[in-house]
Amino acid sequence: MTDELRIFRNFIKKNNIKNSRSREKILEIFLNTEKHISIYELHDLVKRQYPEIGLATIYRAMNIICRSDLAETINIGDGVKRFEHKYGHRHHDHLICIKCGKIIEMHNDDIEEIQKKMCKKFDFKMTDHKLQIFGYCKNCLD
Amino acid sequence: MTDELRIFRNFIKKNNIKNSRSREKILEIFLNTEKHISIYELHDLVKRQYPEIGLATIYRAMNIICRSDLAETINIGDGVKRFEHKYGHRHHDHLICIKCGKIIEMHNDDIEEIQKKMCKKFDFKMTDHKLQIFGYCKNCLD
DNA sequence: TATAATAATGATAATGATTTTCATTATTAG
DNA sequence: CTAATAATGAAAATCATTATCATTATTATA
Repeated sequence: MTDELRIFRNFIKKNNIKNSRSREKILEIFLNTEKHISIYELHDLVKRQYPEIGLATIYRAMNIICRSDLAETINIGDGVKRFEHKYGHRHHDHLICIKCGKIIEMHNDDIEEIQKKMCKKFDFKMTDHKLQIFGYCKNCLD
Repeated sequence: MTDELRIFRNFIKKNNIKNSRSREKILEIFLNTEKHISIYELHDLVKRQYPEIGLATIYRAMNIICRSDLAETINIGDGVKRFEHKYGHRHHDHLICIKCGKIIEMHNDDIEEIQKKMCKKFDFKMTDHKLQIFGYCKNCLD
């Protein structure tokens, strides 16, 4: 069993949620993707193997998967939530190409440090943060 | 006439948009608010003085006001766009209290510098960036 | 100033993402 | 095995936003 599945089942047990075959399938298929995937795209993938699974079930499953800390959402401003893996991925920021939609992940410790300092300055207790840089990626710069 | 109104009328003229009394009223009322205001809240404010103005007109006006660079949108992840003044306000980041919804603005030159460096590293041409820190503000800590 | 062209408006319908409802099915504790 | 209850799919509901459309306002220019 993968770490992720263990974590997921643990979360399920702790929260009095019932097991469900399809939910684990959704998790499995989600974990096998590597991009920032939308509910709609994930539903398409899942339907290939399990045509009977409805959209609402994908929504419900992804909410639980997020709550279990295996995924988190990213919103690039086009009105569609996307999901990315969280387990085993340290925090990172996003460079988002406004032409082709490509999302580049990057991390910088200095930024993280400064953020902590700023929070201290404002007596603010940070739980999460998102840095998004919009612009044009290498390929889209003509 | 205020700078903002001058900028706005200039934009209107340059873009072959017709003048409109109500649009300027919406701008005026928006400029008199100081918080991060939603369309719905702004509509409520505007209706007090001009009960006949419809929601769609607020949407249309705020789109133009954004295009004229007098306002910009901020999305704190609750599905509602909010607007803040842009003219005379330098770029800033947001600390967002997930309990009371308070939004604190902050600016740090070092973060800006590092962002530029990171973009260079990825051959990315930045047009815009948003840093949001979520957590608990002073008042909401216990 | 009158007029023709066209943009703005309000009301309302449409849209698109997400959530809820509800009747049915699956899971699980005992 | 069974009662309790959570999960499911389909479809309706919701909520923010956008588009449509008939009417009104603005503006360039005759």
